Amino acid sequence: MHTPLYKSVEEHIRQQIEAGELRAGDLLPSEPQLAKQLDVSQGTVKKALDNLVAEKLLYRHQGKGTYVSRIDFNNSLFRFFSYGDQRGDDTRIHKETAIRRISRGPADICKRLGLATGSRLIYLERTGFVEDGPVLLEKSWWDGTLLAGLEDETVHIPDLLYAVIVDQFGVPVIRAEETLTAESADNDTATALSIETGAAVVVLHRLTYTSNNRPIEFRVTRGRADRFSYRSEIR
Amino acid sequence: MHTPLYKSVEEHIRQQIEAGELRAGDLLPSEPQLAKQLDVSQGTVKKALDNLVAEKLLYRHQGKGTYVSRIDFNNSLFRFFSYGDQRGDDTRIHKETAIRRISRGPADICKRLGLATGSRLIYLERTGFVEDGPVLLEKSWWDGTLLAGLEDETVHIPDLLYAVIVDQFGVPVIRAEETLTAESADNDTATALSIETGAAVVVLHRLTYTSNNRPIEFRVTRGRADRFSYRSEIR
DNA sequence: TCAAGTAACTCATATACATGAGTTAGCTGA
DNA sequence: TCAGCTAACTCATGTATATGAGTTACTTGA
Repeated sequence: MHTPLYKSVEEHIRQQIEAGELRAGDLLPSEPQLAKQLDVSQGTVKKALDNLVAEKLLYRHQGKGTYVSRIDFNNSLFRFFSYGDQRGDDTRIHKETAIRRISRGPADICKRLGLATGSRLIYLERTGFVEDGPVLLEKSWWDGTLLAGLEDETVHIPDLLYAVIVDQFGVPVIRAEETLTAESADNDTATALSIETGAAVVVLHRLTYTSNNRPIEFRVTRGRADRFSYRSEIR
Repeated sequence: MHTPLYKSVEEHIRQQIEAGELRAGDLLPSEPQLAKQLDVSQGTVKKALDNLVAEKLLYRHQGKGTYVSRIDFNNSLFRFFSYGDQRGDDTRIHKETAIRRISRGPADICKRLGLATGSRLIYLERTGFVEDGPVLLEKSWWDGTLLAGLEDETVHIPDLLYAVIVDQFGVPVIRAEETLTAESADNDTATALSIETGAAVVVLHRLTYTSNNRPIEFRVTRGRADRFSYRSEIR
């Protein structure tokens, strides 16, 4: 048994999701059904599903079934943006869209998105607020071909933009890569976040992918360092 | 079956580790032996061990057995400290100890360590270098009662300090909590890291625990932001 | 002496089965 | 009508058993 059976089962399901045959929220066949389809035992199916659930690609409800996860941006490195206390409680960040327009993409952005320089992009700039003031400045560039119409002023943009992408544009959001750094605020950033020019800001780069490993968004978020803390445990 | 059997098995092993009956590197009894001891089936033992392995509390070698993990500081939020390229390759950071002395602890430090203000602490200050210059400034305060002698100049301090704590002082290092933020460099920090005063630095707070949930170290590490990047994937 | 083989041990994979617990749809009867 | 039961389905837990693959120590024989 060179590669274990359960790995093949994992791969089979992973591919169905990657290819879009299974979409976020979909119900998978039951364990016995899958076992029959793939001609393996239920135990093997269970082990494969266990692994995918551990990966958060799937989730289960006893008595109901196994579902494909929606991508969970609560896992963002920014999930521990906090204000006042240092706890990672669900701080509600309200976002307002400041700029929304078509942009002939700058070379570096297009390159990250795997597009030719000068491709049609949609540029969004949004500011994030907690009760007492601005804490986030978010600049994002979207693939204009895939999301034609997103620049339309009548399309409502909610706090969680990805819901629109998936539900209204039918573009599945599969995964994202993030990189976190810090830098000193330039003038524009400082003004937007009402801090001193040169004050420390936390910078998050995010590249978001749809099916087939295709990037759809590059985003740079800058946040007030004095409102940010990321917690983790080592064992 | 109110609480599942395998949970009890997990808890049993977890407690043995917490209590120090099982120590880092120790070999656990084999699955059949554990099954017999605890009067459950081997499958149940396996499931419990699977979970603890997934938690990285244990690790396994097929053909050899199951062992208790050493705490892995490669999981530190600082694991992606990089220089030159942006990849998280194993950048070797060499550390030099600049200051080492007994300190009557400041109130805030003692509080974090759960000690009375003014308790006897050991203070260490170390600088981290990669080939071409300083990138890290690390200040740490240790419980002076538990680690008496650590201030002794003849005790060699290697790059990974925790090895000394465990091997020479016999104090097990169980886990650590980390918090990441950013701030502007003050004069001392800037000098130590050869950057401009006011430049952005990444700040890591770490609280390290031994058995029985007792803190033994509080550490503040400041790093050059232009050398730092933390990567993560969302799915 | 020492290379090769083997026995006995580890965990890993895979199956089959029984039972329990959570969910849902539909029936049944006052 | 509709409250309550039941049947049929989900996944969860637990056991038993067989076989494979990696490791180690010991025996065996040239």
